[in-house]
Amino acid sequence: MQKKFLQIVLNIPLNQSFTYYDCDNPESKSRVGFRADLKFGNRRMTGFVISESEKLPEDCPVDESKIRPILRILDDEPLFNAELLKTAEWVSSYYLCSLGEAVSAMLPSGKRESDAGGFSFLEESPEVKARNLSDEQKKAVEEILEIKSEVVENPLQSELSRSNLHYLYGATGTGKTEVFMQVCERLLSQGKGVIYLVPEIGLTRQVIEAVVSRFGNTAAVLHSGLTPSQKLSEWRRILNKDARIVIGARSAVFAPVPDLGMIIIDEEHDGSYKSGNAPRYHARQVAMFRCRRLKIPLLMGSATPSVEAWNMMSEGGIEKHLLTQRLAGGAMPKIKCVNLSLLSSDFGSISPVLQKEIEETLSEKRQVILFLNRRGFTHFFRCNSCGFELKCKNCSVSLTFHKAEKRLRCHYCGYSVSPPQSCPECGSLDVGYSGFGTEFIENEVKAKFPNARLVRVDTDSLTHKGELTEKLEAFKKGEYDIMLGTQMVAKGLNFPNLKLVGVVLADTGLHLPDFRAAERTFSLITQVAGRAGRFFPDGKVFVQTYCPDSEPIAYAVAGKINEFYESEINLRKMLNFPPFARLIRLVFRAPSEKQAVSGAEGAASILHKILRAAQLSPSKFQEIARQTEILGPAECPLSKIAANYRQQIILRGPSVSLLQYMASTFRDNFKAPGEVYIEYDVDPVSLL
DNA sequence: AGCACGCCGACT
DNA sequence: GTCGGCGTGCTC
Repeated sequence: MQKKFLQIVLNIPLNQSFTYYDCDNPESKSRVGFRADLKFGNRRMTGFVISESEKLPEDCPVDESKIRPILRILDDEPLFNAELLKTAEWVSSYYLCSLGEAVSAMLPSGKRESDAGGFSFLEESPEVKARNLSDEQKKAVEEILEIKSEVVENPLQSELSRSNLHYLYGATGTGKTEVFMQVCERLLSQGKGVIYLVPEIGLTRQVIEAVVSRFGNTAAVLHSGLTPSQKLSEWRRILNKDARIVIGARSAVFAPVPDLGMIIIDEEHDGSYKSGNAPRYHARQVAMFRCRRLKIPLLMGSATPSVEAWNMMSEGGIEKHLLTQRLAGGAMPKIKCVNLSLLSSDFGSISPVLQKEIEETLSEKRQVILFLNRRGFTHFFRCNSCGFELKCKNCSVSLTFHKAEKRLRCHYCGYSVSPPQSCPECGSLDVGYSGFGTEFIENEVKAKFPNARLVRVDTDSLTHKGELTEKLEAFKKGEYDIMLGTQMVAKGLNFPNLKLVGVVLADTGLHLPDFRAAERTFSLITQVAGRAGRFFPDGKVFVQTYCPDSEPIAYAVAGKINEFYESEINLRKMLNFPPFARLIRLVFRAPSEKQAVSGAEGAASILHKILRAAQLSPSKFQEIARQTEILGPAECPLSKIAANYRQQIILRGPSVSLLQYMASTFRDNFKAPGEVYIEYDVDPVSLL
């Protein structure tokens, strides 16, 4: 029986591997790609085997006597292959995390397979409908696939000229999904597999059912509702080539699809493709890496591309495929802007003109969606004498009043207090609430339209799993007249009887101290607007705002898409923000403000030393180092979250690799004092 | 990241 | 005399 040494990485922030041995391997199978149960120090952990050898490796830093055995191998078959390991190595170096953290983020965590989550209940063969594509849809399919074969057959040419990046750009209702589906079918018939990414919120029952009814058991769905064991069994189906089309949210970009032919990213602009915790990867960036290595195309699509993608399209780095025809006929719905600053405030939050429109729509037995973007837009406590606002004692955000429980609650940490009768600051009794959340509007809507059947859809009103789907389904069937909700009603849902969409306040988020605020506002209004009248040419959209002249709102309302991007790109260029500069954000959080500040200041001085050295050294970095800056330290816009004070430093420069070099040498040479925790965010999507 | 070890203040 | 604070250091 041969004893084997295994190099194992772990889900800890230490970028090194650990050596263990295995002497329980009768057939002497390779263990690379397997997970192992083991003792690390005195805790039990799962390790990932990245290589193995007969003898103790020369460079092993410890004596053989200290090498411990693994407790057992967890898998019957390897869970990751060389390609996935390469991807993990890339994630670890690009996003500044350990290899173990990267591998751990990629793999399902389930120990035993369980097939309950799969689609074994759907045994019918996939429905095969004749689907007629419009000419431009056909053209898009052909162009995307044609270039694909060029890449495979003529790698030289692909290196020299053709990009492997494609963008399907077209307004809502122009049939992007059908193009994606056809592309999938064609690749499937060539024996290739496909990864199809959708935003988490878009992974609704309808989308899943559409894919499953089309591809049957050749589809694997990875969504947040699956248990770890169910994810593991979907992962196995993918590895075994039982499933060839993988549809899922962000982490599905790592799916180990053999003979992968393409990655598709639907709603490319969506912020949920960026991970919010370490490793803070962006699925689009990971997809680009995988596609480049495998020499396969990456296909993205949206009605409102990210500014980065738009810029690459206009510079030719991404091939654009345009869809212009609304398939159900008719033009984009008319968008009407309601300038709230010209109206008195005694009408509440629904202006008379919108109210009249709702009444009309209801009398026609048609449906209404009222959309509310909640952030910074809630029902908060305010003193009318001194302007004092009640904020969370743990987080720096205003508390939101929840009528049902009669308490003020923090949106970030859940802290709650009962509302004071007088101002805690000046004692004035003239206190009240301003702003309005969904709950508040719900009452207003009930009062104004007592006979309408109203359904509210937001995270607070959803109590059990599947309730969102139930409510949307009920609305679709016509069991409700008005749907009132946040983000989740804004995306990818088709309601045949919908006529009117009201954006209650478009300004929300517009004034956030984040350079993407305009982009998000524009995208949101445009996306919401695209929903109305998708099937009916008489759809209407009302956008209420205090800032009708601000660029994102004015351009979105006027449907001036090109103009918006042009102006936004100019602005980014002037302010030196992405895509014209790259960013890494370092957040220092600590339970005391002093610690956070001193941690960030200490870090800044070391970072300045590193940058100075790069600027002086005669390396290829010298020139770009001179264009690189260290912004801050400064308080984060959300200066306190969950009882932690937050300071940030932003590294900005033309080359992300210099920024990564700075951040990683900093990390190697700086021990954060005491309770200071440092977050590293490469290509941050939000700076709040 | 955890978790131990380890060396100095206020409590039975 | 002990309980316990969190600084430092290690984990194959």
